[in-house]
Amino acid sequence: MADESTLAYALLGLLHGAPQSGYDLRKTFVATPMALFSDSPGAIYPALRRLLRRRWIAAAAPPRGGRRRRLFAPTEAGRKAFAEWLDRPPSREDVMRDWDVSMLRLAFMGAGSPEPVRRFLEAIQVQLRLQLRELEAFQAAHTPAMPLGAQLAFASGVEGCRAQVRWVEGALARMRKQRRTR
Amino acid sequence: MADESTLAYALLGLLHGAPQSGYDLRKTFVATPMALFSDSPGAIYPALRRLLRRRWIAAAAPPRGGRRRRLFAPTEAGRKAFAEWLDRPPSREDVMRDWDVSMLRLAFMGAGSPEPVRRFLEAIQVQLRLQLRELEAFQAAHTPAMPLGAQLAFASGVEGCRAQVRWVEGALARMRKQRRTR
DNA sequence: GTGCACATGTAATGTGTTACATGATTAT
DNA sequence: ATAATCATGTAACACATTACATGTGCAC
Repeated sequence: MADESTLAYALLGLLHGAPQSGYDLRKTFVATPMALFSDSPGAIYPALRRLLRRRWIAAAAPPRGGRRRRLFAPTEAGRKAFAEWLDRPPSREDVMRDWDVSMLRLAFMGAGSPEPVRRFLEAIQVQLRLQLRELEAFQAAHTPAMPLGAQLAFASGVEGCRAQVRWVEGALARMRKQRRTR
Repeated sequence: MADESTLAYALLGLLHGAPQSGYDLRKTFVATPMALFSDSPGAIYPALRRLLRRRWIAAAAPPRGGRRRRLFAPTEAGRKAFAEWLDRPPSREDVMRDWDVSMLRLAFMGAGSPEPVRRFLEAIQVQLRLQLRELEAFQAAHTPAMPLGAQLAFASGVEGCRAQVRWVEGALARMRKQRRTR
């Protein structure tokens, strides 16, 4: 079975909190400055329909009175699929190209126990360090000959990767500290 | 006239260096660790066809002997369109959602005079500072109540933005220094 | 002369974007 | 009553991904 889109997983994850309508979900995307998704109804409603077809979500009881609203809630199969999505070990590609998707997954992990979060962070750390090494090697070998703009642009990538490494180290340190004081 | 895709502009920019074939361009994407684009022929060849249809590129003289290769070079209209693409002031959206596209533009700017680069960096700096303020405000207001994973994920965004601010400050400082010593 | 890398393409598919359409409910 | 907002949806379109198809030149 083919994979669902990131948007669909994001919707599925948001529905874990409380039954919501497509309009509610759109508002969430607007209000959140993560800005990973747009609030286009032409994306959200079809994605909800796909989730319905897979039986990962189901219509919840519509509220009496007020406007017509279609509320959705995840099914058991939906909860399972979402948990499996969260549980996937982050690949090199995930960390390199889809950083914000990984951060989305991390954000959804918070509710449960801290162990999966720690494992996820450690896996990310491994990939980040490999990536940083490669970037630095490429930078040393090739950028000196490049024009200024290209040098700066590449440096931005390297600095970004370094910031991610620092962040993950801080995150892991914070988890260790929390564990000790608990 | 609708905008071309980022991939098409990237191809157009690469062709400014030397006439190349679709295969050459693909190889460039594989070799470069910027990894913004994939090397799928199903993306590159159609993009080249679109550029041809717009007369932004034209077939260059094929090399005598050897394999069949279709070389392309930018036309005058293509060079103009590319220069205009580079010249667009980076919007808030560009900086927030399409950082790597902005870095791609910056990389292509290197060849000319340093003035456009400086203007570009200063515009980015403005947007980044606004963005960082908003992120920090949101973080202070909303993250304390969030679960651990979400806190960490949001912190990653904030740290990333801070790293970009530091990078742009460093880049501008470097340009000022270069100007003084010149 | 057979296999392999080179080089160009096409087709099916899925998805997001933009823009438009349609009704219901609340506010004035 | 009328306008504005809420809420859901659809249609056209462009683009990327994946997989497949095709032929050429070179190496052995």
